[in-house]
Amino acid sequence: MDVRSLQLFLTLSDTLSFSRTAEQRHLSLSTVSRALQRLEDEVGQRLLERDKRTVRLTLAGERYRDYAISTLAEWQRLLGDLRPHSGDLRGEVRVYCSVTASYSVLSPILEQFRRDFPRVEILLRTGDYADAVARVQSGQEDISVVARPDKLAAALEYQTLQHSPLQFIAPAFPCAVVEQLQQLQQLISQEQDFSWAEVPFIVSERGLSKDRLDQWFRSRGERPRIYAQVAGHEAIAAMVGLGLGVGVVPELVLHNSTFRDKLQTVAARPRLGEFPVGLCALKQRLDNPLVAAFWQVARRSYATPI
Amino acid sequence: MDVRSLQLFLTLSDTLSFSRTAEQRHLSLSTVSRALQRLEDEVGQRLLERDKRTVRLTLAGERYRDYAISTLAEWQRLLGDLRPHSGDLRGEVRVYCSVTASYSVLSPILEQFRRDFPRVEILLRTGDYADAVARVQSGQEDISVVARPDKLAAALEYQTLQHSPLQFIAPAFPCAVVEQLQQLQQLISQEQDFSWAEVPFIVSERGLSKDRLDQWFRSRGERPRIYAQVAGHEAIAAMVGLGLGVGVVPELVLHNSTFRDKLQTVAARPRLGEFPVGLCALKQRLDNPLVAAFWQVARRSYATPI
DNA sequence: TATTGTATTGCAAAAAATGCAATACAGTAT
DNA sequence: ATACTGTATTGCATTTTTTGCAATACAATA
Repeated sequence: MDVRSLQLFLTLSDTLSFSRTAEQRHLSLSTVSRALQRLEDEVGQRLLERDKRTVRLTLAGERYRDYAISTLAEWQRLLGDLRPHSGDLRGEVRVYCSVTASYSVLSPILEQFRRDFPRVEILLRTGDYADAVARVQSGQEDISVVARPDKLAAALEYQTLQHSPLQFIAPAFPCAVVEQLQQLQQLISQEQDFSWAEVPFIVSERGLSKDRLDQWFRSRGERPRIYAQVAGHEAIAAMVGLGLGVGVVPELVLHNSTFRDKLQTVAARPRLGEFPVGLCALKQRLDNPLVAAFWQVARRSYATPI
Repeated sequence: MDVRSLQLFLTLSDTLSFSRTAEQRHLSLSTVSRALQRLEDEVGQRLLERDKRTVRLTLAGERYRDYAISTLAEWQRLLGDLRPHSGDLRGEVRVYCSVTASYSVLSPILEQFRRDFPRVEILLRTGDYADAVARVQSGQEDISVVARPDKLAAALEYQTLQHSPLQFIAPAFPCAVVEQLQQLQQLISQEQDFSWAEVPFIVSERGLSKDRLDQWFRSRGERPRIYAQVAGHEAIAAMVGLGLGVGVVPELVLHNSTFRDKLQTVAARPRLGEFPVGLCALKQRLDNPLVAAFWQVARRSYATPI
């Protein structure tokens, strides 16, 4: 019994669907399945009756649901009571992130932070996430939202907040690129040879998503046909949304893109894996009470997303 | 926030001592220290004020304590409500374990089991724990209390319940063995060469504790002087208690031995590590509802020891 | 009969928890 | 003074747990 599993169970009992729960919680189907197995194991009772097509609460499940609701409420109350009430702290914190992150990842944090520290100003700068680590290291920013670096400099502190799978995206309207993909799709279903090397790609100049895509092509023994190299995921989404080619972005970016309904995902194999999003700061800077406070608030916002 | 940490915190707030908490909960000091750090991190507040000599609850700590108490109470109530009330199940379950285990490990399980399944008879046989796995495999017993085997046959299911560190034990009264140990102790404190090869050892015929001791001697490049080989930890404790030599038993056995006050532990380096105690059954046999019920009850008794 | 949508499971990789040993510090004994 | 004892924290390696991917299994639908 812990916060995460209780929340998971509530989502399950709401949706009565493992797959939708997985989606909503940004988890894989197997994770959800196993998490529920653990819960059932822990209480020694089946909580959800499932028979291949439908899922519904057992009696024990209903009881558990009540329990989960009240326990989470208590937990929220506790967090509320214990919230550091430093309304008198004042100053500023410099934060850097991508445009997408500013309203997807950062907005719940900012909201909470403003409530707890109304006197502290947030100087928010946005730009390519690939610059984020460098800007923190150089001292230009206190905190950045970044993809977790493979190697973390010892002077840096990092904290994962969220994961988002990297997705291939393509235009969602008839155009040359889409036709090409459909042909490819046919070859795949007929188990014939096929090649991604002809498809025009919009790629990042650098950063984790570029690395992953490079690796993906290497693993297939092919080389991408690069239509354009741009800075930032938003730019990729934009260009793909204009029908210029295929690209790779974290699902997070896709969901928040203004081009969302002009874009579709492509189920290319193997998958590109998860894109871990988190905060990064100089350890040294975390001594600063304001920076530390921001860090704390961020962690807590993500420990208990409603 | 989960059951274990809440319990840990309650123990901490009771004892106001990390070391006593570690002892009571059978954990290492570092585990306790880190567990509390996690809790504090999670709520973003210090819960215990500690200043090198004393530990006391902060205001946040008191609030947390209330929370922990009521949350655990709710949890217990949930478990009570969900307890399978199969008072009508009847039959028998054959259980095998060492003498020590029968009252240390098994007794809370049996108590609970009898409450939930009053009509089910437990056929309890005791003997050397080294036989436990074999007896389950041969179908002689349904469930055994065993030390976790290094390699687990695929047909077997195993479930850890508890850990107990292996301890060197010696007589606690003046005798030849003790004198010898004292001389050894002196050499150690003077950082001179010393050898365990002269000390008479009472060892198991087989089993995990024998393997660990063998390995210990190998790592020192010595060979033990074996005074006696016996079957079962209780027998070792008895012979050591009679002043015949030095032995190795899980702390669990030591604490429950009738010779307890005639025995002392010896802090030999390196340590022998933990002795994992758990249940073992044929996967097949777990299909039997009675056996499964016992298994369940056992797990639950240990998931939430008061 | 193929296809789609759903949950479970084997397996390997990632993350978290744990214990040991080393360290640091303040009383207490020598 | 100095060594010793009891206490909590920290670096590191190990173990345990959780996770995701891919494969599997099954039923409803096309």
